[in-house]
Amino acid sequence: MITPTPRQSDSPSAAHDRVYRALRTRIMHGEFPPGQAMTLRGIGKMFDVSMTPSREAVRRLVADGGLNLSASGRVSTPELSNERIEELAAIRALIEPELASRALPRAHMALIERLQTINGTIAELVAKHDDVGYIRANLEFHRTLYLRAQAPAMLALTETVWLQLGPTMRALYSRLNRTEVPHNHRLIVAALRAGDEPGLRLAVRSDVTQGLRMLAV
Amino acid sequence: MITPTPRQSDSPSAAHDRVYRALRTRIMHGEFPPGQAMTLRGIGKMFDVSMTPSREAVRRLVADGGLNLSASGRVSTPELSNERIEELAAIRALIEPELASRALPRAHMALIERLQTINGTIAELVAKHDDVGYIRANLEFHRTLYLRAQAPAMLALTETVWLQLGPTMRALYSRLNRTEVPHNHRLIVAALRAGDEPGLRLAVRSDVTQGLRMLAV
DNA sequence: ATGGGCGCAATGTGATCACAAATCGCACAA
DNA sequence: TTGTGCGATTTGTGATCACATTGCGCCCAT
Repeated sequence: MITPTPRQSDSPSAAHDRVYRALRTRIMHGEFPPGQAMTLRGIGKMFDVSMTPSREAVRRLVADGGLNLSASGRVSTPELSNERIEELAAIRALIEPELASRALPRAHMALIERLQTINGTIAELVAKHDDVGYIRANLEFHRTLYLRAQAPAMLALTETVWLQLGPTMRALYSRLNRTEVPHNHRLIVAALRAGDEPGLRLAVRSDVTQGLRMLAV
Repeated sequence: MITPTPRQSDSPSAAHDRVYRALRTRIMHGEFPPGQAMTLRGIGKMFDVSMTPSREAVRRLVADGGLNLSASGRVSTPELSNERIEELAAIRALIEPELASRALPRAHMALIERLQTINGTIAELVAKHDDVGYIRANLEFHRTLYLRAQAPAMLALTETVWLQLGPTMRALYSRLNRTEVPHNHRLIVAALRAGDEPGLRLAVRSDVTQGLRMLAV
């Protein structure tokens, strides 16, 4: 702001990168509704940086679909058409079973217990009607499993799909009154225990597809 | 450079966007070897813009994997490990058959003839040992087919995989002496003619996998 | 009260500058 | 000849500024 050269340049974390990661996480977790408008100066003020780093963060987020850029350069979270939502769901249904399948041979007891703990957290958040928390915990469940697949490119790609769906998921889940942990999460854990690869693929695919299917209404 | 406000702001094409698209195309088509270093000022000079637009273009390209950013902020084309190459090939093998399958019911004679024309072009480029041209025509073959799938998100995702593989493909194909059009391209066209969906999936998967398989050497 | 038009505020874009870190080269010593 | 340290140049980062355009609000006329 007034300080001419305050922060050390880049070693710990460049400003633009800090803005990027923070914004990305918040979008992915559904903290913004679809179509939410933002301004470069506003983002800059939000993180106490100038326009330059916030512009760079926005560029990256636009590149992976987390933000939309209007023809005049205005920034906003995406408003997805039904076709686009179904397509993104199809991508998830294609990749995530593959990730789960690759994780299966490496899924030891400690991992399964961690997944069950997350399911417990989800149950609490459902009871509290904490939608943002629910989305975050739900994604954490999937990410925890997929990390075992040792497939970073596939995981990164999946996360950009989650990012694109973030605002829509928030809008979707907020008009949905969940009462319990998704049944498919329990099926996933059970299939992991049993080493049942086809069952695991099916459960993951169902879990991914079910939430987005009610958009067709 | 010296001009204070020369170009009209953004309507036709913002400078950063022009730089982004040009650079992205060149990387995807394999015009740079893996590990090729670049500088923001150099990119700016290359397109006759200042550092600001080239920085933004680089940010976007880093976001979708077309460029790597070292810890000190240095920019270079990615040098992929064998594991990463195999993973990207697996992603292609997962998504591209799906795209082809979705394109199949919409593939009329005009499309098939366009694909055959591209195959003819590929034959010429193979004869001329034009690697960059070969990669470009090869990707054009796939993109022409996939455009019919009416699945823009899937296609965009596939293109980012191509982008990541660009420099590696160039390095790979240049130490490979092709003598003819890939057999699988002809199989793809034949399966389209016959309306043979399983055969199409198999041909696409084989075509995608074969080129990258010899990396395991 | 409503609709249209004008003007100003807000916003994105790109150039430039100052600065810090990193990298490279060269000289000197072992 | 080879390894090491120092200094200059290169390079990325972030702030700021000028400017064009967009869009919003307000005012006036009907």
